[in-house]
Amino acid sequence: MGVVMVRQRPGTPTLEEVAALAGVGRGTVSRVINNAAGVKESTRRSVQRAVAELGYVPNLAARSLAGRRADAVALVMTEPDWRMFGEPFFSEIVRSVGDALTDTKVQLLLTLVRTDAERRRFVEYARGGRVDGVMLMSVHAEDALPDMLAEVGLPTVLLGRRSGDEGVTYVDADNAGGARSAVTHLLDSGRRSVATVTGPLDMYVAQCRLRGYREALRRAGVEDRSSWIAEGDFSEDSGRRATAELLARAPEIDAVFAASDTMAAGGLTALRAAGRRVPEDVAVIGFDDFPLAQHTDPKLTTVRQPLEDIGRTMVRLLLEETEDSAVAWRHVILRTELVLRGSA
Amino acid sequence: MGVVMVRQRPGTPTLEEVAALAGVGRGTVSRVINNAAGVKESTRRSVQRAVAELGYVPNLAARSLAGRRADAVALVMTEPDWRMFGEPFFSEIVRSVGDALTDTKVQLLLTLVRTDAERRRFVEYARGGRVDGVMLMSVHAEDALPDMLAEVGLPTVLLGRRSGDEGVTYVDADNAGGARSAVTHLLDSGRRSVATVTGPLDMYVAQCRLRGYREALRRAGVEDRSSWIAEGDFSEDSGRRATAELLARAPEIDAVFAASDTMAAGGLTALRAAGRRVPEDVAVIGFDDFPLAQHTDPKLTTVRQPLEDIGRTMVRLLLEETEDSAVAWRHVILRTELVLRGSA
DNA sequence: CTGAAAGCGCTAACAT
DNA sequence: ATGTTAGCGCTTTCAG
Repeated sequence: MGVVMVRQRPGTPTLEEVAALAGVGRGTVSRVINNAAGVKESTRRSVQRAVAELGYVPNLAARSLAGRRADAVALVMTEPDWRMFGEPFFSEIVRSVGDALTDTKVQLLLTLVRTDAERRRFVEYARGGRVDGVMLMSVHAEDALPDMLAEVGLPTVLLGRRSGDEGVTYVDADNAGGARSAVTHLLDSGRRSVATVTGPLDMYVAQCRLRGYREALRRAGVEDRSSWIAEGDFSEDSGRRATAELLARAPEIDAVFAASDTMAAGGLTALRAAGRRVPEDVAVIGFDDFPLAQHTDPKLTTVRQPLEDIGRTMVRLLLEETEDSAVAWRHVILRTELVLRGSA
Repeated sequence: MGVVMVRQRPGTPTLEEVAALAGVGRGTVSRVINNAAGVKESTRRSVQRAVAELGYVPNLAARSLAGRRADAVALVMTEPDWRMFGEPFFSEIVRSVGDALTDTKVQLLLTLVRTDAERRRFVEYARGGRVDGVMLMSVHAEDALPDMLAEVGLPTVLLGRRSGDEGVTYVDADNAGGARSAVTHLLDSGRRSVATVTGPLDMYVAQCRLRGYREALRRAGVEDRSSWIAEGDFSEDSGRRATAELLARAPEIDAVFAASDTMAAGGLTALRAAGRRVPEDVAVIGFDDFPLAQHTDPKLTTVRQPLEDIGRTMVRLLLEETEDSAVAWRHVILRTELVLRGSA
């Protein structure tokens, strides 16, 4: 016998059959199902009746082929470490992107790109015209995927930048500004020895937050000491370790700015373990990467990222690029907000 | 000017151009890019050279239309509460499904279906032939989506059942058997008064686990008491409350079987708060729904669900149905495993 | 306002 | 082994 491959199974009615039943031409049916103007109301109605009677559903492959859009966009997560997938940061972005698309006819497709094979497959998929645009989350600095997509003319929007001169359209939080406001707040409240736990410094986001920290110190005329800087990797554990390290080599510190809330949580642990009272002896502020994380200290003062806005903005930019091929790229930086909760 | 909609942008080379450059017919190019047999090695090579030179990428819409498969499957999450998205249960399923598909040319598309509008849109998308099959997670009992898809002949696989006579193909864990083995273990270790915290009893999975509990009691000749049964909603908090309730109305209990690990964690809290020692005074076993949850007590004895297998099996069934339209549906129940960790 | 006709780019069946 | 041909189902001019 052999492998019989019936995809769109036989019975599926076509536009032509609808036209026949309604006694009109195919063009008219097409206009009706696409809500195009210029169809007599009575005709429209009879076509709609035929559509309902036959249970007609347009074949999307044919529609795409005939030159229209795919009516779908991809939100891709390029993260070899699948555990990140569960992080509140990502589920929040996914939710807000979904919300921004909920009242459109654009289908959101989440995809995971972990290996090189998956990367190739996705590029084929996207270049093959099955999506109108691509949003990328958690892109690593060396990742060429965004360029591959953008170069072939596919609307592409990044969440965050890979470097200071990012070429592809992106939406990012004001990381430097956020860090600056956090550190300025610490200095304004009388703290003089403000240390920082940075993120991994090969990531641009971590560099920005460190720069903001330095700028705030400089503006306040406080001398920048290397003993006040310790590098973490955004994990809670690294925050604990880095803070302990700071405490050991710079016992004078009376405030800590951590480049993520999870590291700040770890920092709190380390400070308390060392007998420091928070915020009396040491004030702490974290940059809010995982705003809903259960494990974050609820009293922690943080710099809040507007995740909802980020998702919405990514969608807006993407749809705009989809409809206006003139724009090469755009860069959007969104404001952050300091949320005081008692640890600083 | 107006809205210029250039999807697959002008320059994109077609199969025909490749054929021309390679000096062969279109059919031959098609065979080469599809790795079909029966092409002279030298011809194949020259075609491949032309493909590379032009940067040719097949138009997937055209390919789908021409009668082949879409080479994509959807994994849909029908969950109005987007927070579930971050649960380890789901990220684990997503990961294992992704793994099972990683070496195929089938693109995995994750989609969220929360509102009715999104449901309609997805049905259009799937019926429109843009996926070869659909896997559904977290389907609620009243959800008609699986039927809508299966009825139009789209291969459909459910994770879990909606009821005892589920019609659509599904993969489920042996919930009754798992509960039975947990309770039997408690009874075997000498406990006589085994209570249970159930899940919401309008969910089939919760009914199955309760049934397993009852069967184990009956087989051991232990009388089934209604005061030993309290209903929760799978959340940690509900587990705490339900356990406190059990303690109040049946102080004699010396073991608790909770229908989820999170509820078991809540139960442990309640037991300890009431001064009961675990496992000396009371033994506890939970059904392992969120196997990686940080908040679950690491010492908790659980009934483990083979999540990895579940994902792999869903993919296998789906691909088989894709290739063999003869099968109407299949039901697969996977074994669970009791993992002793000290609380029972 | 509506019908007819020309593809969109590809696969598969049929020739050769 | 390879070229040729006939669609897949739809959108979109172009005539009426």
